Amino acid sequence: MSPATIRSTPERLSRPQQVAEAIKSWVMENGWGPGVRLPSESELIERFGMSKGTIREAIRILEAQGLVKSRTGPGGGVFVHQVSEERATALLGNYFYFEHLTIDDIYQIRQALEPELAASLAGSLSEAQLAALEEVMTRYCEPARSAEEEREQHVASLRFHALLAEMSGNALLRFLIRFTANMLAEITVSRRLYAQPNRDLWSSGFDYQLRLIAALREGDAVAAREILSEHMKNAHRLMLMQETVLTQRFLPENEII
Amino acid sequence: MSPATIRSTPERLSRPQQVAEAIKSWVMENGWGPGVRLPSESELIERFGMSKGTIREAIRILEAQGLVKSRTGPGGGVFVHQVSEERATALLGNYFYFEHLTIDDIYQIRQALEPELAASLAGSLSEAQLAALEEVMTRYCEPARSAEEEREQHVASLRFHALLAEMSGNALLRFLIRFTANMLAEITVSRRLYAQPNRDLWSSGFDYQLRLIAALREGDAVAAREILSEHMKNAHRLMLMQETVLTQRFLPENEII
DNA sequence: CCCAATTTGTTCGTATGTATC
DNA sequence: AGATACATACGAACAAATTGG
Repeated sequence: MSPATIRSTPERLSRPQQVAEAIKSWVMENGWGPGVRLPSESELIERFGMSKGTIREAIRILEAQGLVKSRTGPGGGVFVHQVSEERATALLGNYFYFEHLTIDDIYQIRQALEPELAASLAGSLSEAQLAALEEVMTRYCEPARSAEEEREQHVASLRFHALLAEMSGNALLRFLIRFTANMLAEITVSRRLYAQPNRDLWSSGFDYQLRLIAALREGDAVAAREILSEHMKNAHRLMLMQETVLTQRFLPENEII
Repeated sequence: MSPATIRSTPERLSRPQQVAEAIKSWVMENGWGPGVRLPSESELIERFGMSKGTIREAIRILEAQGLVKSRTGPGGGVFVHQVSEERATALLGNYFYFEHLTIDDIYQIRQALEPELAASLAGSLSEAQLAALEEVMTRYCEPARSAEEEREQHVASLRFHALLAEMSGNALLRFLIRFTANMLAEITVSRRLYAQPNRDLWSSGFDYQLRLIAALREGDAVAAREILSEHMKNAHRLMLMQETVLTQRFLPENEII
């Protein structure tokens, strides 16, 4: 029984798409995982009774989705492949290329998720993990002396958040936190917001993260949530200020996307 | 050639992949949006100096990502296409096919996002929008008399959440709420949790949503957040109960994914 | 209703590249 | 180095779909 395979718009599929779907559901039904080798091109040609070109296009479709990978040579072929986080991020990023997210949009999500992450980790981190977080923090324990140093501290600060996300057992939460950080970075780069690094932003981050680690170590979920919530609010506010400053300086009339 | 030029993972791209990337960045640089027609196959063959098959595979790659759509006939061709939400959902779903989310994982996200959505909408909805929400609620204002009715009420209840998400101006929030609901539905279907519809779950939903609409109308963001937070906790709890019951009944020894 | 033009969709035969033994 | 097995690429032809006369 196909439970929810409804197509509102009949959308006749091309043959390569049909083949791709067939292979996909075939792999799922058999429960095949990464590394399993699919039949060779010539075998698929026989099995589906279609030409080489059609089969090859079908495999390209699966490859574009990150579901398979093909290798040439003896012992080569098409293999089931675990969709990488990079691929998933890129594919989802395509969707938002057309949706035009604002800084407010992204921070609304980060504001909800990051404190939740901190609260869920409180008391459940090993001393090794806490030490790893502290290690990253040493990269920006003292005020930056140059623009170069400031930039390095910024990167390290982002690594802190990425590392924290990595410690969550929730793959969805991990992905979303990294995705939102990624989208934010993309926007700041495209708008050149990084051109005006804000010393207050990264230096205040140090203080927040110091208190966060303490709360995590003590297992104080409420405090951890509150600290990260404040941190997000502050970062959001500072980023909007940068945006305003930049807009006033360079874009007095026109709007840039 | 010195053998020292080792490629750790330079990931040599196949020609169709190169062409796909070239077309993609070409479209972005020119700022072309949905509806713009790309050069025809034959033109692309000339331009890139490659065979028809290679060019077609490149277009399939873009099509699989939802970035273009092709039509046959005069006036046909390959057109830039806005990635649909359905496509984005499916592509991201592929990623989590390998990551094995639990009900807890998904509810951790819903628990964070749904209350945030409610709070952000409080006081900003038009009377027409509020009326639309109330209209959906009339579908399950009285207790279900049959399993069929109960199922319909369940669907209507999900529509309520989808409609609420649709009213957010934040495209990322909209997408995430619908995505998480979708993943949850997929899991419940694959585990047949729907086989045991829980009357308490959907009837209690009615009360929550009634109070939610009142809070939204009054512009009480704090109350709206709290109501949806409680609703999520309750739904999460009930769903875990169903899972436990089902596991005890049908899966005494083995684990099902 | 059919016909013609246009564009993508599909097939087949052949040749080339690449990794393994 | 050579043989083998596999994907990759090319070119010419034909089929199908859509539009307009």
